[in-house]
Amino acid sequence: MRPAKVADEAVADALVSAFRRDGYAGAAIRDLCEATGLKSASLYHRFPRGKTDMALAALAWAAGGFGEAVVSPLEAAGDPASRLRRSAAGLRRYYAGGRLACLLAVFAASEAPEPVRDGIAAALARWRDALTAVLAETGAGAPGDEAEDRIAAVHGSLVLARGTGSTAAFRRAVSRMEGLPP
Amino acid sequence: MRPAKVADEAVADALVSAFRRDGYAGAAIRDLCEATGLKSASLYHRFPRGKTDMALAALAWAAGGFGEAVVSPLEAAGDPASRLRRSAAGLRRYYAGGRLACLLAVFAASEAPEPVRDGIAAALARWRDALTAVLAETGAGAPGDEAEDRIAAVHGSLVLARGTGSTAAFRRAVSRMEGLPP
DNA sequence: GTCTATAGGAAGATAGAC
DNA sequence: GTCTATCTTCCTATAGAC
Repeated sequence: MRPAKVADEAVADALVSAFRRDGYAGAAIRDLCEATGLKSASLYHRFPRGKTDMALAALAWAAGGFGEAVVSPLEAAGDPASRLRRSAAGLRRYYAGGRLACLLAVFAASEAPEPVRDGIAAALARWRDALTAVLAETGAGAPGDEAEDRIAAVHGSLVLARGTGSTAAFRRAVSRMEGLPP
Repeated sequence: MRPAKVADEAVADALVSAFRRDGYAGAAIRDLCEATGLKSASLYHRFPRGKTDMALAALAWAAGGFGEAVVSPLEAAGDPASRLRRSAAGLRRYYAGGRLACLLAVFAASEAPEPVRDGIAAALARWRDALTAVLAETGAGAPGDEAEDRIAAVHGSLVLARGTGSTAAFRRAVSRMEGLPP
């Protein structure tokens, strides 16, 4: 096998950046070529089913990084408070303090093909389930609802950040994310 | 002036639906023609600067409907509790109980041209300011933050609804929206 | 595995008749 | 104000050499 000019991880990173900035339909193959440093024929060699495959690869890579930064700390050993704290730190890091949009939300917002939409639901479910389990350990009532509400607060704050330019709401949402339920 | 085949309001409504479903880049002129019932030359007659103008018209129409349903009740006379209640009712109606995505969020998520993005910030600011004023009347501390957080909760719940298909989080976010601050 | 070159079609936008 | 017809550009995807 001939060595790849660009490592798979670097390609995936570049695809995530491009799709996050322009959306699925807004990102043209030409843009993905510029982002990855590969010509279109090379991209199609790696992703034979075309743009949908490129979006799926980006989604998988983004979900993997998110899982490592945010979900894994929730699933790790330790007391609930410190697991929430480590997960919140992962959130700040992953979204660069609110300056980065969520690829899931961008794809969910519109126009992504069916297989991509399926991946979104799975990634959200994994986060919600892990957070629900931690909140249940704290003895919170309706931990599933509380988990969904905290996740919604984070996503909503990212919408505001993109709409208004201010990341203050994101910082508050993450702070609330690491607190124990009342 | 020759009578229009399709009323301006009907055209605006159709544009909102199409853009909300497919996003800015995902909605082709062809799709907008099917949605409005007009041929492309007729659309360009009404919107001489092309697709960007069509998106701006959709945004203005959506913001107008949102202002009437959600923001005006906040700015009306009456005690804070009933203004919040009427605004929350407008939210449920406007987003069809969480089943409809927010055009602002769809455009904000990605790929909308600069003039459209400016309109988004203005619409969000109007909502936030009106909500802040009502919350300040209730004597809440940091009413501006509280307003932003409530708005973020609604938008986040709409992201979840689109990603997971469940509108439960939206219903909770709106219920919290109409409550007085603690 | 990556490239140049290009097919084939859909995209945004316009001309000019009615 | 709306239409048919069309222009040009851009897009996704592929063929085939290296």
